[in-house]
Amino acid sequence: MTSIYDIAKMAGVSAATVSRVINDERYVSPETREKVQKVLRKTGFVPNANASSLTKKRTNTIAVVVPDITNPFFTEIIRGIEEQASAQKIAVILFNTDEDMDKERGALRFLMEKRADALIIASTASFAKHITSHLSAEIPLVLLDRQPKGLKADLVRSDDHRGAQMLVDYLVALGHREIGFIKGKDGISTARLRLEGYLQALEKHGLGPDEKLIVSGDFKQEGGREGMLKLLALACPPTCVITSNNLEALGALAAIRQMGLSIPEDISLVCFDDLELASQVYPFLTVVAQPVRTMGAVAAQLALERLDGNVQKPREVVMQMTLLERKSARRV
Amino acid sequence: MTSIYDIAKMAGVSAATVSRVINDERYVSPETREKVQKVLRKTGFVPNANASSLTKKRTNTIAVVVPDITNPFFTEIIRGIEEQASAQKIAVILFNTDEDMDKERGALRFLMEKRADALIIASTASFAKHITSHLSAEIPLVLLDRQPKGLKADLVRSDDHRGAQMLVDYLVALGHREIGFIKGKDGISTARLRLEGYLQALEKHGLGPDEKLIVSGDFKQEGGREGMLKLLALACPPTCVITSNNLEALGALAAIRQMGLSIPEDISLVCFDDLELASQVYPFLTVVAQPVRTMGAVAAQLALERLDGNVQKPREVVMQMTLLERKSARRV
DNA sequence: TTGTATGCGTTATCAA
DNA sequence: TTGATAACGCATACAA
Repeated sequence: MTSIYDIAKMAGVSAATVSRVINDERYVSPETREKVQKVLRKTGFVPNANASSLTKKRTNTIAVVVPDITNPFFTEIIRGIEEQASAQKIAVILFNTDEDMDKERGALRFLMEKRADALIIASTASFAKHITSHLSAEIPLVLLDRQPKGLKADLVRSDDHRGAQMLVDYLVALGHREIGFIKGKDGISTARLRLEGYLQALEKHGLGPDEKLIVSGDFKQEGGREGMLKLLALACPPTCVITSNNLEALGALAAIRQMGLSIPEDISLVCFDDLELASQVYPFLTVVAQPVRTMGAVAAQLALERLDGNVQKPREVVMQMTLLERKSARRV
Repeated sequence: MTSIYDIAKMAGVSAATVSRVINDERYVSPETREKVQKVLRKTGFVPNANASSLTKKRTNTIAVVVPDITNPFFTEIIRGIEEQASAQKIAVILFNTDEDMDKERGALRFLMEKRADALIIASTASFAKHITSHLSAEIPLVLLDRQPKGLKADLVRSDDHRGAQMLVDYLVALGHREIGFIKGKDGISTARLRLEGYLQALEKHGLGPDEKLIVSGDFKQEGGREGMLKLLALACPPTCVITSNNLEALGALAAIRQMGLSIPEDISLVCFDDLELASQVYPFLTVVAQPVRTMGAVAAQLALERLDGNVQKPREVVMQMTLLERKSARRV
């Protein structure tokens, strides 16, 4: 592989000078600069970023760890991150965890070895022990959507509490009194906040919570399907159901169809997080949506700001959710 | 930062030995190995992969360049790649090009600097000059979905030609005679093959092509919208339309609604590539789908095989498309 | 303004 | 089986 030493030789200067030209530093005479650049162009030389990261202590790399890149919620966020990052010549390394702790640990280990400059993570964990222990304290960390316990770090999330209230308000206004709820993954902050918001909103409307109407889920389709089947099997099923995220709603949808029922005639269904493209094809599912692309961009910026030195205390950015009314809930 | 030298000192051995332990090499006595590993564990030492890549000449990194990670077609492919890669301790660096040549060039340059071990790319270019010139010839290259001219490399794609025929056969069987076509991005192999397949199929059915029924597109929503508006403005609009990819179909859908028409009552619409989740919510759009997740996995494997030495000549993997019949086309 | 020398954290080579 | 020592490709302090 050709190195700056080879270039130096060809240009009749020292390697240091070549380095200076490449990095656009001052203190290089216009003549030598031109001389070096000519060789650079002619040879099509590409400096080795890994080598330079060794001395610079920066890899210009930011790691993104999410449960599932296939979920449009995360896809859009990643897009937002990538846009910001690549505009600043920073690469994005991607990791899927599949909501699996071991995979998450593996990802953390890996990105540490690669010395990523920053980490943006939607963690699958309830507690942050594994994060704090795997991650060196210096590396900028931005929590996305979810906040594991025991960790002070930047956080970009939406107002889940308020989102839940919007959903319940909406359903109550339509006349629903028995509102089922499929919970999110156990131990995840987002899941808890959404449940709490739901419970509070019920209380506000003078509707005592009915334990039987609250079933567990895992933020995945399968969990949503099982949860919905459980609700439908009730002696007195709810007239509508809220799922804790978009994927669960898809599973619930499948369950409902499986039972030969239809939405919203037989049962209403709403959820957290939009389906993006899916909602364009057929504006069907009523949801409270988060400004996903923006969230990604914000997360990237928070990370990059820390990179550029300005050390600050943990910041929390809370976005507003929007109710997108479509056709999956009816008046009763 | 602590290095293997520090570990060596603490363990009372040389750095070389520490390196051997870390890399699980032979020729380390069980006792010293245990001694070193104890220190490794106690300190939570994480080796610097960039430094090691310097000598090993491998970064354990594979770059993926796609037009838009937000398109479920690519999302699923990336998922397939990531699964394969991370199983082999290989990281995925992600780049969006937005169908923009400059961004693609930037991505190529960047991944070269990072010395990615391999590249999987769905190129936005008609010609591969910029790829061959930016990329060193040694780095394993897998073309995804699209094949720019002037480049011999591994290729993973689907049988676009055949897919087009399936679509036309299907529509003709429904009684359609005026079949509109919104083309893909100019100069992209996939776009060309799909158009050719369409034309041939028409001929097979004794339907001469009507120039007015073929409009241009760009593989993006906006292009699909404009194309469809053009078709709808015709004195004698087609009874059905094929778009060259899923995004264009979404745009076409918007155009149709904008004109106050509905599918499939007023006009039928089918396309290449599935919408994944969208099709789960509401199985609406009839498409010919590619086995996306698998394609990603295959692409990753082709790349990794080359990495592991077994040099071979360019391979081409052609997948079969599947017609997924849904509700966006009606009998006439 | 330029060059020399050294270090960044590993691995590979060669002796011991 | 282990340890010096020299790369790997680049950046930087220091000297010139």
